[in-house]
Amino acid sequence: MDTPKNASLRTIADVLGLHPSTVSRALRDPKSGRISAKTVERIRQVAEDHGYAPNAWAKSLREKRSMMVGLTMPRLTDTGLAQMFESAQHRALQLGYHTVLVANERETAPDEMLRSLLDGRTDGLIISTSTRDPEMLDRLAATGVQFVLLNRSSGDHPGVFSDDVRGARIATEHLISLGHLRIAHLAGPEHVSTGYLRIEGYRQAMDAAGLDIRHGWIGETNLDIESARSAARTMLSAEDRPTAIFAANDTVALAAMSVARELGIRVPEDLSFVGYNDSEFAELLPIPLTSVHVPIAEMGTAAVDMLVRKLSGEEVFSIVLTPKLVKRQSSTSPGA
Amino acid sequence: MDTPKNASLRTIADVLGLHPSTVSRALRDPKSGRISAKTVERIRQVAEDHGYAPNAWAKSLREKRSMMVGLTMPRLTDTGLAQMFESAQHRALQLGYHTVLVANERETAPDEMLRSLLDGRTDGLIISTSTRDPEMLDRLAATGVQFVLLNRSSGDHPGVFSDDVRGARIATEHLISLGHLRIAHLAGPEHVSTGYLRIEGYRQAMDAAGLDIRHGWIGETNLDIESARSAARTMLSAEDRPTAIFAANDTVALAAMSVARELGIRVPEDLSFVGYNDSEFAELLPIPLTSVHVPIAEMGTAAVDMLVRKLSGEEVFSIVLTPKLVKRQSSTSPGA
DNA sequence: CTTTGATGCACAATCGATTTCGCATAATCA
DNA sequence: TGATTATGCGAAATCGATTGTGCATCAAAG
Repeated sequence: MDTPKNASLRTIADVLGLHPSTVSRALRDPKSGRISAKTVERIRQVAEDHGYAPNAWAKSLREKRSMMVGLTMPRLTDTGLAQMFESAQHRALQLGYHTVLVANERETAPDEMLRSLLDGRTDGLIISTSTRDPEMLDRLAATGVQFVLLNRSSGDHPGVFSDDVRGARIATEHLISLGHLRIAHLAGPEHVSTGYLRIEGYRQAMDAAGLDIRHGWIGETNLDIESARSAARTMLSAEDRPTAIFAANDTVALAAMSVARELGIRVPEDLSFVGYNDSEFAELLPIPLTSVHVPIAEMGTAAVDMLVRKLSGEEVFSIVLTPKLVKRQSSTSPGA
Repeated sequence: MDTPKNASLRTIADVLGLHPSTVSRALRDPKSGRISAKTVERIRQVAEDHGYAPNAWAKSLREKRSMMVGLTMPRLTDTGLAQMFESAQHRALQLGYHTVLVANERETAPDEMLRSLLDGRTDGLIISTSTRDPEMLDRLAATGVQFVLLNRSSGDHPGVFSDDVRGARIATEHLISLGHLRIAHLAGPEHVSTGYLRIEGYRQAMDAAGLDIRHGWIGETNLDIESARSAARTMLSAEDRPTAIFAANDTVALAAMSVARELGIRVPEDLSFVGYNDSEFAELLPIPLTSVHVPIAEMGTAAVDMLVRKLSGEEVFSIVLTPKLVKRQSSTSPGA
């Protein structure tokens, strides 16, 4: 039974009475002519027998690059974010990079996630979490850490985003065009770009239509089920409850719909819904959910490409992708 | 502007006219008494000024361990698996380990995922993907690679699982106890333990009740939406269509429900459903989904603990957790 | 028959951090 | 005062892979 764990250049060199450097060259650049064909073949043979694989740490140390990228994400239980990671990870693998992922900001503060990735093990970072302290990114950039942002913008650090203002605007405009006058928004956290930018888009659309945004019509959630249900309950229990809700993502929409059902509010007859992300499950629901489609997979891929370009010294510029509304049955005219 | 990238032990040593080894000792073991208190303080100061952080690669090379674990998962778009990863990752971070994740077996073959993690960079693996070639795990073990399995069993390699046979049995028994006689199963891939073990549990329950399993009542899916819808369509279009379906997971159940709706089959009046995993969304659905609850977070945590114990040389034994049925409105008596 | 030039490989240094030895100087005791 | 023991730090080796330089040997050219 071989024990590949042990095979090093020296192991092989000793077996053949050669020098490690010779073995290295033979394996790395077989047809350079520097090593005779016979020797190359002998080395290749022994290497294979011993299940030789170069030690990644030594290689990283020597070459000053590890072919690993770090990724932070707020959570993975959101299908959209999971897809984003999957596509990023797949692209990275194609390019020879491994991904170190830190996720779940419920349990670990975003700044803590970042810090944990700063042990210099990775060549660069893809940051998809928000931070309470925007200057942290400036400091990071100043100290030479290579990173690109994903899905959430901050300052003018380069990254890949979708146009959240626009997405929120077309979602809201859709509800307006259906004849709704009382439209509320279940928003994400206000300190996160995906949160405040969608609020901004919602506001723009409402203002442009001359519609009132009453107190309590912007409910803040943490984009999880519990906070979404809580915010929805408050919003739907009020006197002047809305006839339509634009939710910051599909999970929030689903959670709010469940609250509506409990309160005896019919969807979509009494209450229309528009979600965000166009999750896989949106079209499977008994009342298929109208949602804003975002090219999630493209974003993950593009972020990796951008980071790799940046690592090679290229100057990179932010990419902003355009969201698109997908109409389904959860949104109709009020009272229909 | 500091450039932490550059600070090494030698940098600091040179500044102070000391030897790198002295600096190392001072920072690593300040109060050993080997270095004078004054010197320690001077070193600490300079280290901080330069933003010194030990080079992780060098450390790994020297200590022959990287404090990184590798993880393979079939996909993350399944909320249950995402939760499993999140809990594992969080536990790993607590113990000082980073996680290198490779996911998405749609794009990358499981064996390929594994291979990509075998560059010796990680101290051990948590394997949650299946493999077409069970002997691969034997070979892995033989070559000294440390790993534990998660969620999917294979041979008698240690791991953390839930009792899939039992879970499938109680799900099926539930439907039987409601009076269903024609019960079908939308299964996962047959070469995967979660696939065939649940089929086994389904069979056991049906046999014990003396119920017939007709041809076409075990539909194979890849646990994704597309294949689930396709299998459901076949199953529900047949003459002797079932009055109840036990699905291999909640997403499959949801997909099948959408097909039922399209075919004009009412849920639960004409068709009862039981899912698996008790996903977050199960209770939010307009017709809340009966599902088999699995302690997913515990599994992720336990797998990390097990791997770490194994890395420290301890002998470890498989853990099998018990699933539990959560009854909701998607399952009722036939014709009710 | 000597010189030039390939050809084929060995040597040694490097990437940083760690650790085992061991050597100074100063303090303590006989 | 000479021997002993702390005390404080330097030297060097090690973990593997890589790469610039240098030294042989043998063949071709003059």
